[in-house]
Amino acid sequence: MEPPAPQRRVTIVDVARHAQVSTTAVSKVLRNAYGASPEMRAKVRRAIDELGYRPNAAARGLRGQTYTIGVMLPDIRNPFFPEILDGITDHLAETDYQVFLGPGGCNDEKAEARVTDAMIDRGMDGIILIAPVSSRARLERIASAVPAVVVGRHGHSTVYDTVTDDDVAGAAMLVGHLVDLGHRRIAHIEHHETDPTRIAEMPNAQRADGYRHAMRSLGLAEEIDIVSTTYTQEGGYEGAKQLLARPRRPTAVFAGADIVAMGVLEALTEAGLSVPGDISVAGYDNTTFASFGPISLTSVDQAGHEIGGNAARLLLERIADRRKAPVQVKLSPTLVPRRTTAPPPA
Amino acid sequence: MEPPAPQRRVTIVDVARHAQVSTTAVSKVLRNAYGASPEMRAKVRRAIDELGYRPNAAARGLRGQTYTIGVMLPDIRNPFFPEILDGITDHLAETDYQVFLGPGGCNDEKAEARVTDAMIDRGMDGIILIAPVSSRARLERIASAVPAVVVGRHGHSTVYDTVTDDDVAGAAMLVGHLVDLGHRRIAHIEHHETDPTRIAEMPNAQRADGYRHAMRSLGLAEEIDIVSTTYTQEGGYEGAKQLLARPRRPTAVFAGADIVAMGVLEALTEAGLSVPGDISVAGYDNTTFASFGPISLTSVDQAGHEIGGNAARLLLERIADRRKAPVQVKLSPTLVPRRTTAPPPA
DNA sequence: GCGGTTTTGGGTAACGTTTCCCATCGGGTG
DNA sequence: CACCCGATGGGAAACGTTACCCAAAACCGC
Repeated sequence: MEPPAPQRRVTIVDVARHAQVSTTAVSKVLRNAYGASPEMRAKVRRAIDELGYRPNAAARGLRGQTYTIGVMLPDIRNPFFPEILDGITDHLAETDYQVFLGPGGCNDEKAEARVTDAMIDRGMDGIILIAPVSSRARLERIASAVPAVVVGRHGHSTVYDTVTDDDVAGAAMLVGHLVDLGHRRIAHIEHHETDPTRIAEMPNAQRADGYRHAMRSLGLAEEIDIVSTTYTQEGGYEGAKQLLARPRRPTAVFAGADIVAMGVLEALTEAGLSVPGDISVAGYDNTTFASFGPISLTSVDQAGHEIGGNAARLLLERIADRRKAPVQVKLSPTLVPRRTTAPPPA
Repeated sequence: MEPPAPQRRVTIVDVARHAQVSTTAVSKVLRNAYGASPEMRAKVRRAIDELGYRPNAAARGLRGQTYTIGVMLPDIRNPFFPEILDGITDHLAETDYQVFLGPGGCNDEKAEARVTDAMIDRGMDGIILIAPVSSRARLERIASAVPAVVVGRHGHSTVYDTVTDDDVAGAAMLVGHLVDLGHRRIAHIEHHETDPTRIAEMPNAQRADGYRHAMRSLGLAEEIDIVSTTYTQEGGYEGAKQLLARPRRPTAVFAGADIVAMGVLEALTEAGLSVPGDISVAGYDNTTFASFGPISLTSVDQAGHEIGGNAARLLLERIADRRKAPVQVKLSPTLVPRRTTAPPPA
């Protein structure tokens, strides 16, 4: 039994000694900084490899850079986030940055604050906030402490960039699709929202808005029928129950999110109604399960990968220049028609 | 326009000055260390609140502790991980530790190494590896650099603790359930595995093993029928195609994972077979979508929340004493019968 | 060859904590 | 009353890296 190897980690000093140069020189090579000859670079790199040196992120952080980017996502369960994340990591793959996810509690401002504070404490170089529920003021506070990009919140800011999908257009496409199929009585299930800022900024509100506008512009103002519940399976179930109790039942239901559509489908099955024979159903987000054979849900696809890629790009730009003018990127969704929508019963 | 506020962050020195004490004293209060009178604590805490001080994690990291725990999860898409994560965060909620997720690329050893190295570089106090695909040697290397707990890998180690679910028992329960319903020709779709270590350690291999054992012990050795594909929707689709081409078709298919079952269902629908009328289907993991009305998939539930809680507990214990004897926790799964399984056709 | 510029390399002081030590002060003990 | 002890507080040296300097050498055009 040898002593259990205290194993001091290799530091920049070890590398410098091994390569017979100064620590300054090693640091320059590490950061591709100016002032190191090709021979020096080669020599240092060899030493780094031989010793298996890896820079200590804490020490770097103390000096200003951690090469770490934080992504706050409020609910890992939301099957739409992975796409965004892939977009982010793909964009960052070639850089020295490492991505870490901070799990915000589901739609919980407190938890969100805890995570973002933790990211700032850890000196992360930049953070991406995905569909945050925090107040506008809070977002600005965060963004003034660290370069930030906000995904999925409509509404401008002077300190952070935003990337959103055009929810109004998406909702309109869906309504258009249903109308093309011959539907007129099209109902919508929305996520209930009271806070005025959020009504203006949150995607759910925008979808409801898009629904209203589309109905009106297609001459169906009379038929607008919105049920307010939540973006959950239960919310969909409840909403569908309410809609089924209407004297004139809708022939199509546009659920504000795929998960809501799942609840709707359950309620319809329970009521003995067939989809799409008796009633059409559509969701939003084109989540993984929407494509599963037994479900085959008509939905709207947000360009998740592109959203993530853009967010990462904007963040890098902002890290490079913290005072550049904020940018708003708005991407366009696409309709994905599947088997839950069909012409209404004759 | 005022100058855009350079806004130096409040440091321990500021707090010390404001409270008229030494930085040492502040540090002691922060860490609840010995050597500070109640009055001093009160005074310091007041100063901390008044100034809105938050300790710099990088500086702390340089001295040894970062109060950060890393969770490596190979594939955020896997809907089973959120449960584990909840278990972890719930257990850690009362502590000072903050959890960050490192996104390993899907089943990619390289990506896994990158993430774990990044965690070690950042001086994380401990890490939890969820269903890692890395080699045994690599896991031991990681664990010797930082306290670690491995989730979902059977097989002991002298340096890290493990938490697993009893996959053999779970598979056996499922086979038992199908046999009870009257099935005999029960096929299994497994995730193809060649590496010998993994065959012994990975859950997929254990499930296949459990299937074999259960079939044999129920006198159905003759009926053992395994198709090797992958744990993906396509894998399920392919596997089902192969099984349907058999001269004697199975009356039930036990897919090694829920996502595989989705592919199976799709292939069956295509073939015009009804579920469970013509053929029963079961999955494993009890993922969120398994409970959706139109799917209603019979599955096996791993106690995800408990798995996470145990992992967190073991990690804290190991952080407290790095050389404590390794512990292996094995939890028991439960069967969740739903509508995709029924007696075989007469 | 000579001033001046550019290139190359290194010395050293931060960065914000923690931790090891030592100093002081009451008060209890012999 | 001398001595010791525990409790309380602080000084100062790390931790590993980067960035601001400055020095020396090499190169340049005339």
